[in-house]
Parts: sequence; C-alpha cells; structure tokens
Amino acid sequence: MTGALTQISRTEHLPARIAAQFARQIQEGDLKPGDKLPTENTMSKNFGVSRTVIREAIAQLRNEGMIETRQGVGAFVIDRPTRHIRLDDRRQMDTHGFRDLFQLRVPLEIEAAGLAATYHRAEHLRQLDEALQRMSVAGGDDGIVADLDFHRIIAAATGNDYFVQFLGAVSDRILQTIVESRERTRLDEIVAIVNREHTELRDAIAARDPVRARAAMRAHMVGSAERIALRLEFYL
Amino acid sequence: MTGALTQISRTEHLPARIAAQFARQIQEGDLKPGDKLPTENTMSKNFGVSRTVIREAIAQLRNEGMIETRQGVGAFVIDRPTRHIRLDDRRQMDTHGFRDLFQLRVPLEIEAAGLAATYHRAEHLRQLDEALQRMSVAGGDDGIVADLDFHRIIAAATGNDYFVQFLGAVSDRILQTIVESRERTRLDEIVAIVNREHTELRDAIAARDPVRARAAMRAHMVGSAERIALRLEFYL
DNA sequence: GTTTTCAGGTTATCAGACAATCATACGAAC
DNA sequence: GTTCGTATGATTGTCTGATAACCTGAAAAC
Repeated sequence: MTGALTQISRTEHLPARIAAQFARQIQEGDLKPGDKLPTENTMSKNFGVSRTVIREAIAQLRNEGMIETRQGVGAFVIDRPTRHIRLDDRRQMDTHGFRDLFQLRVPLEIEAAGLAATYHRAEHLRQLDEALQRMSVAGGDDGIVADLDFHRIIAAATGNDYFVQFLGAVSDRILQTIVESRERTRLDEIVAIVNREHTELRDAIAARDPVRARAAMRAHMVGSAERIALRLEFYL
Repeated sequence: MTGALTQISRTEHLPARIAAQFARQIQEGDLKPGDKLPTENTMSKNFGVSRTVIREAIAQLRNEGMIETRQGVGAFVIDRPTRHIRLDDRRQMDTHGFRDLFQLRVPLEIEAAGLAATYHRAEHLRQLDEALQRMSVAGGDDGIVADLDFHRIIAAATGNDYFVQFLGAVSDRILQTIVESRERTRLDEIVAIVNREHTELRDAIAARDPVRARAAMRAHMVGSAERIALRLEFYL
C-alpha cells in the first residue's frame, strides 16, 4: 500500500505536501464540492503519518477556503472552492510568468494613478516627495525599496484598500524577481530616467489631473517594461 | 436559510483566534520584521491552551506568509509580511467596500478584453457564444452564472492565468454580493441591455480589435455600474 | 587560533486519550 | 402513523507527554 519508505525528506513540510495533494485533487475535479474527505484517522493510516500532520494539512486547506470542517461530522469540499490568490508560491518565476504578472500590473497601476490624482490628500504628496528624495539619494537596495514605496503611496492615495492590497502584492513580487535575477549594476544608470518619470507622475497627481497622471503612469510602465525586457532576454 | 438570529456563539476556533491576535500585533507594528515570536511552550503556558493549538495558529500565520519557522530555532516575523490577498473575508460588504471592489474590477476587465481580442483562440469564441446563448435563454440564477462564465471566458482568452485568478475572485465576489442584496426581479428587464453589450464585446474580440474590445468593455462596465448604483442607493 | 564535540533549546512529528459535537436509529408517547 | 426524546456511534477539537530532527553557542581538543 503505502510505500512509505520512499518518502522524500528534507524539502517541504509533511502537512504542506499532503495539503497540496488534496488541493490538486479538488482542482482537477476528483473531489467535487460537497464531497466528504476521508476521516483524519483514515488519512493518518493511509499516508503513514500521525494525525497531527493530517490535522495541520486540513487546517491549511480550510484556511485557504477550499474545505470546511464540521466537528463530529467530517471535512467537506466547499461549494465554491475559492482558492486564495497567491503570488508567492515557490513556483519559479520564468520569463513567461513574469510577463504575465507585469501584464496584470500595468492596468492596475494606471488606474491607481488616475484615482490617486483625484482622491489624494496632502500627506500623500509629502510621502511621495520623501520617497523621491530617498530614491535619488540612495542607490542599490535602498533605491528599490524607495521605488516600491513610491508606488505603494500612489496605491494608498486612491483611498481604495484593494489597490493597496493587490498592487502591493503584485509589484512586490515583480521587484523582488528583478532584484533576484539581475546583478543590478545597471540600476544606477537608469535611476535618472526612472526619477524623471516618477517626478512627472508626482506632478500630475499633485495637479489633480487624472488624464495626465494616467498618461504618466502608462509611460512609466512602458519604460519599465522595456528596461527589464531588455535584460530578461538574457535569461531565456 | 434561517433568519439572522444566529448569535455570536459562532465561536471561532482557538487557533484562529490566537492567530488573529498575532496577526494584529504584526500589522500594528508591535512585532516587527525579524522579531522572534515566543516559543511554543511559552505561548502554550501564556494562553492556557495546549501546544497543539499554538502550533495550528503558527501554521496558519506561516501559511499566510506573515511568519517563518525554523526548526530548532523559532518563529520569526517575515521581512515583508504580505498577508494573502483575501476577498472572502467575513467582513460585510457595505456600499463603500462594494464600490472599491468594483473600482478595482473595471481596469482589469478592460485590459482583459483588449488582451482577449489579441490572444483568443477559436474555442474561446465558441465558449463565449455558448454563454451568450445560455444567458438569453435562462433568467434568474442561471443567467447570473452565465454572466459570470462570460467574463471568466474572456479572462481565460487572455492566455494569462493571473487575469483568470484575479478577475475570477473579484467578479465572483461582486456578483455574489449583487445576488444577495437585490431581489433580482429587475434582472429580466435589463437582460436585453446586458446581452447587447455582451454581444458587442464578443464581436469586438472576434474581430481581433483590441481598441474596440476595450471600448466595448468600458461601456459595459459603465452600464453595469449605473445599473447597480441605482439599486444600491436603496440600501444606503 | 581553528576545528571538533557536546549540551541545551526549539520545532517537527508521533502516539494515545478525553471532550464536544453531530447524524442516525430506535423506541416511547400521542 | 407521526413526532419527539434519547441512546449510541462516529468524527473533529483539544489535551498531554514523549521522541526525533535540527540549530545555536560554548566548551574542549588540537
């Protein structure tokens, strides 16, 4: 049955692996909404692990909104298994996935710029200036953090929390990938260009001109894409 | 469904409550990135619960990307605690939150329409027609499902999985809220209008004309917003 | 001064038990 | 015959204690 001695060891937690297996079964339709999962004791025996591990796996699935547990009854696949949106999967970021993520980011950033031009308050402008300042002074990692902050402040200036959440997660992941994959020696060379684009963006927002802010962000996104796309070609 | 007399006895699990407490501490800055959490035994004593419960709470936080655990060392707040994007929070959807969510959806849908016009394949057109057909035939809940499907197919036609994920979660939540909050008697009246907008959208995509597809989606979004905004005024 | 070894602490997993809750079947009351 | 309460078994939730795997830091050996 359970050829338990072939267990791979030193990689992932046991619970995570088991949870992933059930997540796959649910997504592929082997387990349909309403279906009852095996009991914890059954799983424990089948997988050859303790019930503690099974319970942690189930807790993870429940936390992700895929299953629901009822004390005394069992665990069931939920009606509309809404697997959480997750960007930070261990899944490697290849060029294709990176392009997809960037493609998603662009419209969000543009819309955020327009909304920020309309809804921003004085403190946001102050924070933008502070981030600009930091970015022109510091190079390297600090510059990247300041860049992230700049965009985060724009998202916050929309007054819409969802933009903060979504854009935060997306651009976080994007910049992180950039940092990991490039030697970032070139960063100093382009800092001037980025700064010019950022300044235009900031001025458009300060002028409360949504059209101009959107145009500025679009230009910034196009510029960013070109700058990284050029580099990314090397990693194909 | 039963009435709303279900009281708060809907007690959350012990692990969930403890995890929420630490999540709050992290988000409020009481626990900064890099900080070490108390050991499981310490927490177990402090909270007066068993270590099992503590472990489940920690597992949840780790799963949400807020902390990281190192065997033999301890649990630490992660560098950039990015709480997972979650739309399905128990948090009630008030008018404000609904508007924010819709505001987020609009640029994504428009961009998706443009990409779909460029990247769609024959099967997507077929699926779009099928959804259109279903929507014109069936009213009520089936019509809503078909509507959801229509937009989901457009997202899929982008060839970009992130759009499927994000738009799926967002519009799912939006339409679900609409269904819950309206008596949907009016739905049949507007079905003709929605169908016309959908058909124009489908034709623009079929023509592989991104500009036209974006315009069509923009019109559809504006129309949708007006239609619900009108209704939403009643629930203010 | 560098390397090795060891001890202590911490998380990961295991094993078994009891408590709380639920579904079902059965029997009593009407 | 129908309805209601109850017994009972199944299952999840929580507790307790123990062992294994792993890391850190300091003592010991060279």
